[in-house]
Amino acid sequence: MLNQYTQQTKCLVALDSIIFGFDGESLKILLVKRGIEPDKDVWSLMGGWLQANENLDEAANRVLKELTGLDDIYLENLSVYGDPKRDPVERTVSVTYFALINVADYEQKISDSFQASWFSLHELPELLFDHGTMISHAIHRLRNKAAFHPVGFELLPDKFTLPQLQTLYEAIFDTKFDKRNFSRKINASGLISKLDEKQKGFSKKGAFYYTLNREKYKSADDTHFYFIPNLSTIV
Amino acid sequence: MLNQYTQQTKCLVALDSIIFGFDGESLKILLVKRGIEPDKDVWSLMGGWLQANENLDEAANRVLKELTGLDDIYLENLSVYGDPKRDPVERTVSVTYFALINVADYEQKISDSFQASWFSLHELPELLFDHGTMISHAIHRLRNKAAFHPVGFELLPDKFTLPQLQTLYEAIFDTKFDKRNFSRKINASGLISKLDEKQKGFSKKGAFYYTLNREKYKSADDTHFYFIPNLSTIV
DNA sequence: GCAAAAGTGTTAACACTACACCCATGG
DNA sequence: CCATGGGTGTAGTGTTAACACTTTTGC
Repeated sequence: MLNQYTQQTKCLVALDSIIFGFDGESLKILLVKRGIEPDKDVWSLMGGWLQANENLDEAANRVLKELTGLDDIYLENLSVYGDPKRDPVERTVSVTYFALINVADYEQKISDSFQASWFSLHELPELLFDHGTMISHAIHRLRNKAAFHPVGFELLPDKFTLPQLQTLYEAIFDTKFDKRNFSRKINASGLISKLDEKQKGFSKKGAFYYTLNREKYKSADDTHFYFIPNLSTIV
Repeated sequence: MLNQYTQQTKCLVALDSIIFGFDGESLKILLVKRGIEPDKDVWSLMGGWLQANENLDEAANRVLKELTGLDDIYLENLSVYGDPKRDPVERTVSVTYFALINVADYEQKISDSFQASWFSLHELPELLFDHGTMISHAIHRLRNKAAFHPVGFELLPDKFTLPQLQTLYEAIFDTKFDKRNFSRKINASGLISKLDEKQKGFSKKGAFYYTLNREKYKSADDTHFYFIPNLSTIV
């Protein structure tokens, strides 16, 4: 009987994305000032509403495109939040996604068009609704993901140096690594190739650039690549 | 402006639980025959609708209680499915949970009251909507979870033998372990205590019963317990 | 020439794998 | 007494973690 359906309460469905970026030094999250009441001008995640004809992934991608101009980026379903009081206006179920981008590539685009700003993970402002919880979960998931899958490269430019890569992993896991062990491990994975070009202007000696082996990377989800700094930080 | 809210489409929100059980031999999933059209009598996950005053966890627990009589069991949010066509009657977003129970403890209750039945993972019937996909994801998640957290014990009775525990882990990961290595690893975790009582009636020699160290177990989420049979099966 | 960052090897501890025999008991 | 499943130890191998000095070059 269709009564089974029509008697039920319905909810709004929101998509909220936790957008991680790396600027070469620390890991950041992109937030926007909410444009509507209540809680206008409170910092919040990039979000929007699910529309009638789209699935969740499509909706998350569309919202991200609308709000940031970013397209074709790493976006992965994270979780769902459905406390009846989480949005005071009306019952809303929020589906979260996490996204990984390279800050440098997109900085202009974002700043020009929207009231958005990057926040270091250690200096987050007061956040809308349960967005703080969402971010905590996303950080946890990012660590978990980065420990087993080579997603870190999504956050870097096409050409990067080993010290940059190490700094990124140190930011993700909020720890320090031994550079000898780090480079040995990364090289052993076969995921990166050394170019014969050196980075200029940062250090005196200059670090060699590396680039990602795309083929190896594509299949890396199914191979044994893993990078576990310390299990206790991720499980 | 509240227009921002009221213009949006709303969805039904369903909860569907993938209930894993272990009968001492193999890993099973509890399914029910759908009671309403369309697709009446097709096997499906235990499911129900989100109600106005409850959050997702509460709803999942309530639905499980209503359909199986099971209470206070391991239940964890898994994922969310929102394809616009996934339910042909009306747009429904489904939030999935996975549950772990000991088959023996509850078998009677379930069979008596509901048209439910256990299916081995290798012999699943045709399933409603996208429930097959949900189950695949759940198996993956169970493996991932079991590799790092001692959740396996949720599936066993309070007293269990090492061979039972090993059989369970072999079922979860669909592989075989060396019993010497297995027992060494489990014992090293400090999670279980040997009783001086032996299992009767199954083997001639009889295997010692063990019991879970509850204190250690509670804190195990934050300690280094992990049990990785083979990374490729879980990542 | 010196300051600053890049790059590179070795060792010791630990963890994992593989492997085979004796034990206890019910029938 | 024998068949069945329960229980135990060791050696070899591979992986990880800890550790310090030399190289390059811009200033």
